[in-house]
Amino acid sequence: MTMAENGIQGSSIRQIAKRAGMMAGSLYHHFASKEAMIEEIITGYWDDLFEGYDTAIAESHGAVDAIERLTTVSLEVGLKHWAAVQILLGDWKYLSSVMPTLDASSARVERYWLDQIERGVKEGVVRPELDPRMAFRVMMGSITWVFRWFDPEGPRTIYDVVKSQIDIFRSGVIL
Amino acid sequence: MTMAENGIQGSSIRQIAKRAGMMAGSLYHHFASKEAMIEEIITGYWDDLFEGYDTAIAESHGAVDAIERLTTVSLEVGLKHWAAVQILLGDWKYLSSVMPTLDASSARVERYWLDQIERGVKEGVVRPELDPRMAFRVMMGSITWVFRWFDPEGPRTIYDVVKSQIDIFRSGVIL
DNA sequence: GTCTATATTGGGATAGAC
DNA sequence: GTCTATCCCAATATAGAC
Repeated sequence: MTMAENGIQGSSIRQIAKRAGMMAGSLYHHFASKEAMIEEIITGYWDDLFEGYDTAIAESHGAVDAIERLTTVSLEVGLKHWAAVQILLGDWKYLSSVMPTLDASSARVERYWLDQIERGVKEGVVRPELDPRMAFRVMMGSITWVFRWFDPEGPRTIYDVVKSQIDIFRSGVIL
Repeated sequence: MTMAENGIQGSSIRQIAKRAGMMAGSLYHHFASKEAMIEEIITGYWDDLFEGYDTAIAESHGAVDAIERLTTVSLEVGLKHWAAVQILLGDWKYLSSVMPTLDASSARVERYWLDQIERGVKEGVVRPELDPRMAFRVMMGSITWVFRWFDPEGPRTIYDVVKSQIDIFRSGVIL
């Protein structure tokens, strides 16, 4: 995907068509506009993510397990929809100006996480003195960051990454 | 800065000039090109950041204090160079294709952090079983993420944010 | 369903008057 | 040091042949 590598505004219809093995004009037989292409990519990602989150919560045993599963699903689905994530991270501001649904989607993500963090406080397995939103933001920040440094072709799998992250979320970095 | 809000490719010379209160042609009296404007913004940020990092390390008492200071400086300098950070986060891929120095700068950032993490292991204040790069990435991810959600006009200061983050880095989220 | 050709708009950048 | 005017090029999108 050239949009994942060069950004939305850095990818011309001609480039996109070339990658798809056709001329620019032909693309418009499949999509009404450049925006329509993006919308398909992005909504495919959200759909998979929320489905994965639902399953994660449903199958979880306790809040700690749920948080582990949310972490895993975030990375699994992000890996599967690599182009979507790259576009979302690079072009968030542009996208939110043309896709007003974006804010609702990110609020929905936050809701899943806050629910489990608060569940964890009730179960006595999450530190109750933490600001739940700050805890969410620290975890989500490090998850999102993965998509900047992780090499899908590299030797490490996302499950290695999940393991390290969860370990740090559990015990913190510093003694 | 329109480039901070709309991205580099989403900002035309005409828009930029309008914000600066002049016509497009006049901008070229001050800058040789659009790229030259960006370069000035970005290098100003790195210069301040590395100067802050040097002072942080020099004045630190122990590795934990050093890591706290690196966190603080990252947010302070990012707040001061808000536009630069927004551009770096949104247009990293584009920038690294036109500014080959970028990779060296981010490698240099990592070096500062790894040095303090390893120092912490030697001092017995950082968990020795952690992969230092993973620890760095978790912390850097959550720091970077701040620039996506933090509202500089809001009631919270970055020092509140630093406090929460350090607390989580110290003890982890989960009991 | 893909092509070529083209309409139209806006981009970065320059020249030269003031 | 800022303006207007303009060059040149690339962008999205459309029309119509095949």
